[in-house]
Formats: sequence, structure tokens, C-alpha cells
Amino acid sequence: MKPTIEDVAQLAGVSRATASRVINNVPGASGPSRERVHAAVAELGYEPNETARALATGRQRAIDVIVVTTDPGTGWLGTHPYVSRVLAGVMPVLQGVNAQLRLHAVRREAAADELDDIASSTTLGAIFADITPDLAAHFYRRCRRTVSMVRTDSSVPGLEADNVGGAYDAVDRLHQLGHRRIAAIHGPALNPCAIDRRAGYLRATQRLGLPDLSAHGGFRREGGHDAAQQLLEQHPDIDAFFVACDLMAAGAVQAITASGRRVPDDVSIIGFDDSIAAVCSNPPLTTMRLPVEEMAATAARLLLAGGPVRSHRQQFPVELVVRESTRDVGAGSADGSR
Amino acid sequence: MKPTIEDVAQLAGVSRATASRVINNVPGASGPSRERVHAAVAELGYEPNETARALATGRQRAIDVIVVTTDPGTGWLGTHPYVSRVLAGVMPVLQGVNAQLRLHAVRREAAADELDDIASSTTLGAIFADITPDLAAHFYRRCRRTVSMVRTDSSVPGLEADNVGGAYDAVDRLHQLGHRRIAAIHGPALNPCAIDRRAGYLRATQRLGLPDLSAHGGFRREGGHDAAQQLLEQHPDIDAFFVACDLMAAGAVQAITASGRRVPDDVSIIGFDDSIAAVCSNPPLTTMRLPVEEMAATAARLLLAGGPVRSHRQQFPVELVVRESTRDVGAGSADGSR
DNA sequence: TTGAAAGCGCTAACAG
DNA sequence: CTGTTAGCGCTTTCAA
Repeated sequence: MKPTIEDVAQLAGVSRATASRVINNVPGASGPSRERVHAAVAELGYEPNETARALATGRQRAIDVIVVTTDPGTGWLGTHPYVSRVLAGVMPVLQGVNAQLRLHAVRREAAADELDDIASSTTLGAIFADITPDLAAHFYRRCRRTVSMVRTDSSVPGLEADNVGGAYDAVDRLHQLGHRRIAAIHGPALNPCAIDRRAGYLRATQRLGLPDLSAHGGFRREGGHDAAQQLLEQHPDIDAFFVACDLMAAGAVQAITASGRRVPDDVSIIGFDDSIAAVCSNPPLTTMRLPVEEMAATAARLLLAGGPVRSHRQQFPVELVVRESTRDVGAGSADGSR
Repeated sequence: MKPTIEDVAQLAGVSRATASRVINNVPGASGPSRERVHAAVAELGYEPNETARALATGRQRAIDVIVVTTDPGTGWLGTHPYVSRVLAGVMPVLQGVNAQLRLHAVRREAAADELDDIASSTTLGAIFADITPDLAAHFYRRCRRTVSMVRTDSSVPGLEADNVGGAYDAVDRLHQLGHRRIAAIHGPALNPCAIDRRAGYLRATQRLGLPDLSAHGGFRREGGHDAAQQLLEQHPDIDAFFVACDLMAAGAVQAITASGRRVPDDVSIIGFDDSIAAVCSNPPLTTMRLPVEEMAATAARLLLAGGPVRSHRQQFPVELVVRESTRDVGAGSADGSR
């Protein structure tokens, strides 16, 4: 049916070996041969069989994107914009380089086994979209072509966003705008990103002499809603929120509005991520942009380059994106007021 | 390194063929042999090499999820919740059945070629998350293990949501709530889903004797925002919106709010999809639920079952989810008012 | 520079 | 029921 390399070789009047050499563009075949093979390839419309190639080389041209789902099922995947963004970041760099993207949603309970399976199916490498440090280290021990997009054990190559700095900046900005009762809604207690953003908030409040008004959400809209509601009841004088993810922030806005307060007139709010949720909220959220697509694209390029990722570490900046959920209440300059 | 089937066979004292039979659970090996092989597998921790298996059988245990990106780049992917939902639907049915999920974002410009590549890498089958009828038919001609999640040429097996009915019901509901100036924001003119939802709106307005107040968005938040703004300027007396997707609806809510109107007090709005965008909006959106996860899971199961999908067609209902963006302005019963 | 030949690990006829 | 024997399509030593 489909032409094989044998067909190409025959048509070109060379051996399979030579055909293979020119097709893979490796030295050891030359001038006339190359031309003839190329001609044959074109004439036959030959496409190498990737499976056979993978069997022979022991390596599949695919990148594994791994997300460990802590929730039961994979509900997380369908609702949180984060995963889409890493896919959107990886996808374009795979265009035209003949590589595929495999997605793995690994259940927390069976994570070790499932990760072993993935590690043993040698590919171009794996990108951890979300994972715990222990699992990342576990995987890395079996497969060195790995890049994590969240903070992990220092042994694992990683691209990290400046979560601490971003959170600090958010609070600092809120402070500059004149807010003094700045509450925070943090993410899951064990999530590395959540931990870092919380650390940033804490550092900022301490340095600025602000009270610590914290609650936990869980990186879900409902969590943000409930936490905001509760904080507002306990501390009715809150005048601003720092929320560790836009999804939660969207929920928080709803709770704030429902409490009879207006955003940003009565309370300002800064989210984190700059995901689609930020822009779907009403008003659109001022937020700290996590460059997920850029990070994912970088990770993919790293793996594509081949070779074990020599303990690569890179930090990505987290920057403020001003929209309409913040307002200057002090004497200073205007900022995204409506 | 890793044990092969040969190792298993040797340890079990049988031939490779027999080992293969019991491992693949096919008849033609029996009693004692089976036990010995199973024991050997367990002792060695043997895992079949999927690549070798794929080469031998000519079929990879993977499901291809294909989305044709009409936009330049793959920006769509990162912002629209739809793709996440189909992934979230497919993923769980692949758990424990030793199958992988490959994601393909095919650029419209090079679609035919890229689709040919995918079709020729024989897998368990392909799911069209989003595609145009012509491309679907093109692909189907080369690979019959295919299911589309959007309306296509009638030759291609498909799972379709009742977009027409859903849109009709949305308008009808708005009408029941007492609204008489019901505007619509439609999706891309060439998108099958958008076309159907538009048809449903048109049918409803005609049957109910309502004016046609339509604008087009593009299934993006910005599109919804701009269209709503424009409609409101042209027809200041609009009292309700039917918006063909939640993302656009979120944008519309922002525009409505910005125009000084309140949702739902001054204008009601019903979205479409029931995606994360509906619930991130403020107020949360009443919407027509598209059962994307269920559809995707069904598609995956169909492909997993093997064999060419014999012109399977199935329609999924689209149902109203009441939240807080609609309000009864007539004498009737209450509905999601705040 | 080239070709012959030996696999990669597994499945599937076919013959016993 | 079982083992032998060919491949699947490609890469890659190893000689020539």
C-alpha cells in the first residue's frame, strides 16, 4: 500500500541503507545518490513509518504532557484554563518538526505506576504541567528527558514562574493604590505554586506592616467564592483582595458583588494567571500574568533539542496586567479605574 | 534492560508464540501454560513494548483528538474552554485500557496534508473536536475509524448536539420570561454549530413573531463584547440576549454593564455551552448546556470498541441551566432572579 | 561512499 | 494446544 523505504531505494537504484541515510540527512551518502533518493521520495510520496522508526531507534517522536490530577476523575482538566494554555504553548513548536503531543492525566492514587509506564515508553521527553515534587523526582529517576513547569525537587530540570515575586508585587501594588486591609485567598495548601504565592503575600504584608487576612480556596471558582464570602463576614472592612488564581478571583468577585459591595469602587481585586477567567469576569480582572504559553513552548523546545536536559533551570517573570478590578483610593495617580 | 516477551517465554518454559497468546488473552493456550506465563510476567514485571506491538499489528493504541484551528497560530486552543472539555471527556475512558491520547492542532492552511499524515498513522481512531465538513469527509475517506463531534457531511459518523433545538429553547424561554426584544449574537458564519444555533434563533423568533436582532461574534469574548455594544446602540430597547457561546456571553455581559444596564434587572442573557466561562461571569450565566464531556466520552468508547464506526449517528440533548443572568419580567413564575 | 545483514520486540500464519 | 517461521519498516553496525 504505502511505499516503504525499500520502494524508495529500489526506485533510486540504491540500497535501503543509503536511502535511510539521505532521508535522515546523516553523512555517508553523497551527491548523485542523495538526488536520486530525494527524487524517488518525491515521486512515491514516501512518508517514513514512525512506528518502525521508533522501534528501530528506541525512541518515539512524541512529547508527553503530564498532569497529575489530584481531584477524583479528571474534572479539573475540563474546567481549569491552565492545561489548555500549556497545550497551546507546546502545540505550535511541534508544527513541522514531525512530533506528536500525548496528553496524560495521571490519577494521584495510581500515579507512581502510571508514571513508570510513561517513563518506559521512551519519547522525546515529558513536560510536567502539574505534579508534586516527590512524583517528579520519582519520574526523573527513570527518565531524564524531563522538564517541570512547577517547582519541584531541585534535581529535576524546571522552568519556574516567579510566583513569590508576583504575589509580592500584587500586594505591593494594592498597597500603592491606597489599600490597607488586603485579604488573600490562597490555593491548595500542598500545591507548590500556591505555597509560593502565599509566601509572597506574607512577605509583602509583613514588610508593609499590613495584617494577614488569609483564607484558602483550592484553585477553583467555588473556593474563591466561599473564601471571599467568609473573609468579608469576618473582616467587613477589607478593601482589597489578592487572589492566587483567576478562577478563584472570578468567584470572589461574585461573592463581593453579592455582599452588596462594588468592584472596584468598594474593593479592589488582583488575580493571578491572566487566564481566560480573568477576562470573562465582570469587571475584567487586573491580574498577575503567568507566562504559561511561553514556558510550555520553552519546555517543548528544550526536549525537542534532544539529549538529557542538563539540569536546566529558568525563571519566568510574572507581570501585572491592569484591567478594571483595581482602583486607586489614595491621592496617587489613576489606575484602571472605570 | 527491560524484559522482553522472549524472557517471559523462557522463564515460563514456553515459546514466544504461546507467551504472546496468553498475554493478549487470545484462545489457543491453556491451563498450565497460562499460569506459568502469568507467573513469569509477574516475576519479571514484564510490560509489552507498545511500539513493537504497533509495528506488528499495524495499529497504535492511541486516539487522535483533532482540532482544526481556523485562527492563525493556535491561540484558540489556549483560550476557548471547549477543547479542554473534550479532553476531559476522553481521558477517563482511556484510563486502564492502555491507550493514549494524542492531540493534533491542525492549521487550516495545511489541513489536508496534516490530516493525511494523521490518517496514515493508523490508530484506534480519530475524534474531530472541531472541523469543517469538507475536511472531515476528506479524512474519513482515508480512515474510517472516525467520529465527529460537530455536524459534518452525512457520510461521516457523528455525535451531534441539538444545537438548533437548544437555541430555539433558549429564545422560547426568554419569551416565556416576558422578553420581547430578544437580540442574538451568533458565532462564525461558517461554523456548523454556529449555523445551527442561528437557525434555532431564527426559527424561534419567526414562530413567536419576534424581530430578528442579530449580530455576529466569532466565539470569542471580544466578539461578544463588541456585538452586544453595537446591538445596544442600534436597538436601545433590547431586553434580552441569546448568545451562541458562553465566552461571547461573558463579553456581552461586560458590554451591557458598561452601557449602564444591569444584568438581569434590565436585560436577561442566555449563553450556550455551560463552560467555565458561564460560571466565571458576573452574574453567573444562565446557559444552554452542551454535554461536551459526555459526547467526547461516547466518541472515545466507540473508537475503543474497534472496527470501523458503522455510520453511527447520535444526537445529544441541549438543556437549560438556570443561573443568575435571567429574570422574569412578566406576570409568570420566578426564574433565577436575584 | 556503499550495501549486506542483523536486529528492534512483537504478532500471526502455518505446520505439527 | 504448541512451537517454528516469517515478517512489520526502519536503523545501524560492519565489511567491502
